[in-house]
Amino acid sequence: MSRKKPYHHGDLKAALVDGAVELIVERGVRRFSLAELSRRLGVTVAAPYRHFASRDELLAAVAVRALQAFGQALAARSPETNRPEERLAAAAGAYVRFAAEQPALFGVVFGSGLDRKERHSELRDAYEEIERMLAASVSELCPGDPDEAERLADAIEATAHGYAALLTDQPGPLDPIDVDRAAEAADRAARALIHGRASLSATSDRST
Amino acid sequence: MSRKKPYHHGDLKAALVDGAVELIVERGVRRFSLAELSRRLGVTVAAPYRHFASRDELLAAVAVRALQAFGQALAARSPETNRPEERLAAAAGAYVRFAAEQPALFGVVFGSGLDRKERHSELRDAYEEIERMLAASVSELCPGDPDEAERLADAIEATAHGYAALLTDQPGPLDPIDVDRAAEAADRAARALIHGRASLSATSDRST
DNA sequence: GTCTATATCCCGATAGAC
DNA sequence: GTCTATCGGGATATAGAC
Repeated sequence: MSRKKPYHHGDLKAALVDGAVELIVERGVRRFSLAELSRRLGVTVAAPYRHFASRDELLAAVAVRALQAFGQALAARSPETNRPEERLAAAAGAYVRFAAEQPALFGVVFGSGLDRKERHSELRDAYEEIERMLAASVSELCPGDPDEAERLADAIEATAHGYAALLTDQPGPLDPIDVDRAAEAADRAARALIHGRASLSATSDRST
Repeated sequence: MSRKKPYHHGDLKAALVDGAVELIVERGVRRFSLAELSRRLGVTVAAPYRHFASRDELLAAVAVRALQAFGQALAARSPETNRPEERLAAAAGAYVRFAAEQPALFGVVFGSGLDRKERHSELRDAYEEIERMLAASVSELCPGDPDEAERLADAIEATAHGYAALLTDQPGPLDPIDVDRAAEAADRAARALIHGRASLSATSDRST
């Protein structure tokens, strides 16, 4: 149990995911390398391939963990009010805030070009759990109209994601003031979508 | 002008940008390599460095071109109506449509981790021209309130970007049906933001 | 079954010759 | 301006030690 070589027995797989998170937080997804990670863990470059078929498979595992943290962050900022508008606005703000505070993790889930459809069904599942949070509040707002509810949920999700992506894609230190402004803007935009949700239906024409 | 070696004289720089666009369309930004591009152009891997300081500098040049195409696509789909709501909704739809139809170019501008702040001021300029299109229509909607106009423009931009990013980040063939739905959804979301724009102001409280 | 050692191939980038 | 040569690094596959 206590030889010189750290992982000749135990949980290299878990250590790889942990180490990958650290390394990605330090350098970003783009500059993450399996070789460097192996070096840090004191194993050879081939060792990770006993646990993950490829670099992307390891990144997918990291993305699942990131999505769990994401879901927890959203839940933690969810107000206890029974007014669905408040919960949705808070969720939009929290979405942006997570992206800004954990840009590396956010980047693993999105900007890293992973399949989150074909393989990696865990990823899909983790994301759908986040969407379920929106769905619950949204259906309270549109009691008799599940179609409108879905459109509204999608619109809020897209808007929050848009603010988050535009904020994150600008490199550099991410001024905290910008973060607050973007989170607040996403909060308000969600409210605007809710109040203007009648326009989400297909009734509007564009010819006149 | 007509020797064996294609670019031993003339416009390697332009050929690099052209070839990069092709290669990126084929493989995506992530899998784009200078070495492969050099091979295709019949030059050695060192030649591009006479014209671009690094791979990223070349990508920035491609991004400028992509942004120009983006701006043209938005302008081409802008209706001639004098109703700003129609123009803004159309712009949001066109934003998503461009991202879906040219995901590689869209990816160069956004998901490729380029500085579009510090260096690359051309990039920033090209993007700001796109934002000016929104600004014009938006200020018609909020005549006396430039702050609200800016918030509305940002919200529409973020929403369109969010739909586009969520659509694009899913790999695979991009079902045309999804594209139409997403473009339509972005169009409607822009209208909803316009109609609900009163909520974009800071007057709303979140404590009650 | 898990890891080491090694080897192959690709890529980005640089130095110096023509 | 371009080529040759070369360095350093990374992703992966295979063979074999424990």
